Amino acid sequence: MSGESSEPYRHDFPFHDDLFSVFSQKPDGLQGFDPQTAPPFMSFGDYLHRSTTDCSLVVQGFDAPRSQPCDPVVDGDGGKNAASGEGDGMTPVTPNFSASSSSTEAAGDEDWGHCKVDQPKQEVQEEEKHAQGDGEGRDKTKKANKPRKKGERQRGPRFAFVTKSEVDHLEDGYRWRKYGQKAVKNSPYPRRVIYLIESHTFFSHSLGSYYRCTAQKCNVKKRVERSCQDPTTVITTYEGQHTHHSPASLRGGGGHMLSPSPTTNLRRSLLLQQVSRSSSSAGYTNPNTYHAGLPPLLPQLHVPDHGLLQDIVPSFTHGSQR
DNA sequence: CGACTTTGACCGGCGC
DNA sequence: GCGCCGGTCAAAGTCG
Repeated sequence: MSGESSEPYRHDFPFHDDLFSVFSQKPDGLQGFDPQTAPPFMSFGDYLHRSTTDCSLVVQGFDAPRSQPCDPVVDGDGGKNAASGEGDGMTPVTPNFSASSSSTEAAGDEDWGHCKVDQPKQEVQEEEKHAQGDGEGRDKTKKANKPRKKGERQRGPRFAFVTKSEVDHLEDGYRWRKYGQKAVKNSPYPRRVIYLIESHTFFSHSLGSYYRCTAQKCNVKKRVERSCQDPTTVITTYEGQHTHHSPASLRGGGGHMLSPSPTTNLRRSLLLQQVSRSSSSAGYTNPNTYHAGLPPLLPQLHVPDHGLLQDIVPSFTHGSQR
């Protein structure tokens, strides 16, 4: 309706190379990205969207064959050791990444993890709701769903990141509403999603939470699940692009966007832990460090005394409006 | 009272 | 064709 700015939303923070510094290697598709010359407001997702139209370069997901539970599907040896935190450390270079991508990258584009698209469905539903007055019967509403054509699935850009955190739902400046949680029962390893991040493989846990951005007309969703190998590892997957600005950024101005909360300190410590681990081990030899661990929205997190972060990553904040 | 979470049911795709 | 499973819906419950 009313021609709002239809241009894709961009996160209110500049893109820092430091975000990439936590990656052991920049994916090929991203190597051309220069934070110095990039547009001032370019988000991780936005960039990925532009450069790859999806985020398969960063994260790839596909279903694990039911018959092969947590079997390390990774070719070679790199990936599986990562999660177990054992092995000869992390290989800074990631041959598997490209190797495996050649076989599954398809995931990125049309069939990422065999997920289904409901965006069209929602639109259809809303239209029908308006047409029918308002849905009274729950079943009616559901049965009114028009079947989606095959191959019609289309998703927004997606990217996932891995964090070591005890908190499932990391604050990112947006407001989310949980609309579902799925726990697959009676099966130790159901159709588990396998994430290939860098050269590491993450198997999602069988319990996932589904969130949707609360803003109207914004279809961004995110899924939060824990790694089955390491319960302290949270895999967060974003899907779509926000069509609005972060409520946090609107009210904040400046670099500190979220008001401090009891959980902020916890988050901060977690972030610091990650940043320091990653950056301090120049060669990324710390097997406990899952790179790609910084959420793309990280700079929106509130850090009361970001000096700490600056100490560790000097350019972490100076890019944002200061 | 509004916003949000919980939770069981439902739908449709996919594998067998 | 059937059953499993991921994703979603929506009523009920909870919280501030």
